[in-house]
Amino acid sequence: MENREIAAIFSRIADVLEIKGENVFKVRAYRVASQNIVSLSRQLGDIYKEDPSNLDNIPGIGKDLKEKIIEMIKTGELKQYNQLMKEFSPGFLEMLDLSGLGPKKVKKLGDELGIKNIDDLEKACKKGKLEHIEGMGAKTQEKILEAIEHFRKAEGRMLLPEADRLAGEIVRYLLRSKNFRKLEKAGSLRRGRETVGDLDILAIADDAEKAMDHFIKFPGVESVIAKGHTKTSISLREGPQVDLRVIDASCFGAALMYFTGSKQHNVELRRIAKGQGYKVSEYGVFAAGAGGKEKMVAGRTEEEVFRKLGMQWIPPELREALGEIEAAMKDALPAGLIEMKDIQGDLHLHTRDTDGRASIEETVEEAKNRGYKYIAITDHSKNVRIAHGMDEKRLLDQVERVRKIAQKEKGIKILAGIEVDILEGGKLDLADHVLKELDIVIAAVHSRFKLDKDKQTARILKAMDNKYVNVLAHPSGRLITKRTEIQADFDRIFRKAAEENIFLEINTHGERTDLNDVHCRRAKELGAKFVIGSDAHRIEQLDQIKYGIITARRGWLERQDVLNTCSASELFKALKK
DNA sequence: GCCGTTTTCGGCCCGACTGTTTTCAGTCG
Repeated sequence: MENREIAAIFSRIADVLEIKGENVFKVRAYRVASQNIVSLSRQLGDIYKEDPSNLDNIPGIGKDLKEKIIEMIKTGELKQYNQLMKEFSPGFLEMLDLSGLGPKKVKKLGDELGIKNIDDLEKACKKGKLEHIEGMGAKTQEKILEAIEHFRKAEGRMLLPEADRLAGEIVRYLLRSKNFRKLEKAGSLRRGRETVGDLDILAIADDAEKAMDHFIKFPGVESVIAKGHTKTSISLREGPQVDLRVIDASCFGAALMYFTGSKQHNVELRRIAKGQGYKVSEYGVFAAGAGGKEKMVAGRTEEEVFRKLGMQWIPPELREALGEIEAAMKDALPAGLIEMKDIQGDLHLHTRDTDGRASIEETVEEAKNRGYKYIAITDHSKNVRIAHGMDEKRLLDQVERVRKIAQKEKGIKILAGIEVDILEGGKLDLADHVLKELDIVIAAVHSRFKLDKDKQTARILKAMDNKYVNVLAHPSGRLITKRTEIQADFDRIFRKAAEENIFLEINTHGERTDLNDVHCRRAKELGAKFVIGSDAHRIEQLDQIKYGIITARRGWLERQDVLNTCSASELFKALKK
């Protein structure tokens, strides 16, 4: 059994125990174990095979959970889990994913109204049945309906990092067969959309049939939907459908374009090609030849196809039919679209001084390993109590420690900073005389997400008036599947950012991706500049910054639009206000 | 169910907000 499956089972058990009213710390133990397993760099099965006692070194795994892991490795299932799933169906547990619904309410809805899944719940809300239940009312009903609507938008789609990881696993698995000569991930994953439905993988293979045989044996396959020579579809226990297409090398580029999409981009491209006398399909670009016979004129590579159509190669992240085709025809695509190698440092990092895991020293070490020229330590301020946020005194103490470490470090600059809370009225959570001592001040909203548009806008604009603020972090406040963005006049905020020399953050932590691609493009139009921050709470999360690059590219941002592509000396200049 | 300069039992993050109540349970971060 793969780590992700074991982690998913522990997570489900946590859900069920919570509904059953089990000890909250026991529930937490399952969740922590699940998370830690997901972030392991090695498979549990391999660790076990090497030496079972090494499982003891995994944080959050004790005697009991270790036994359960071993049971899953040996038998491929867990009796306790099978037992629990007789009582609670996946559809019932899915209700926990609705914002505002927790274990207590879900249990009550099941017990009192016989609700079994989200569809039942929606019907009950519409009939007003929840109003008669103690502890619920008309407002609750309304909120639940909203939550269902929001949930449905994201339903059935994975978050990009999850899809990226899963596709990577599949590709690595496929490469174990010597049959494949080339493998490419296509679809919305290749375009870097923030959520991904199905996975599309394109291949060149010596023996298509053997390639497909290997594919359907991927660990984690639930069922084989279709299996042929050119296309095979499987569905995974984790949910998504995966299509593998074996393509002839002569038209690989055309196929890659077709299966990368977007659909609308393809439609537009084909329309333009037709006007030029060509026909474009996944099998190539065709021109009418002698005797009415079609002649293939391009298809081996994407570059070849685009060139034939008289345009620049369009980076996949831009292929959304949002003006990229016209630009490519005029040779006017962004020339310096940002790339991972442009990133010189990370300016949003947490340590164990608040809610991070790593020490300052460990964070510095990781940054050096990544070749960064600078980083900023930016923990939480006191208003974020859950994160053990710092008051003025603790912050100054941290600054002192950061300065000491910075003195010893050659080759990397370490900035002392803060992620300071924007309070409800727009004031900052820490006094100016302390902010003045810092190299970088990141301001962010962490509460009162539901203020009305005028109040929310005024709140943020007021915070941006503070002359020490350098960065507005996760400006829209949204979480992809869990929370809609705040109501605010973003154009005014973006303009203000441009005026006041405040950098807008593309935060890549967890479900944020905030700003998103659309906001980025708009903010750039309005003259704003950006910074990409991982908001890492543990050192592995520094890697998440790569998804911010993708978002920035989707927002048409170039190297010079993003602060943390510049040298250390330019950085200090840019932060001086 | 995990963990241990608080060490094998007893603590484990805990205050704000919301909608429901009439003093609080549930949810969130």
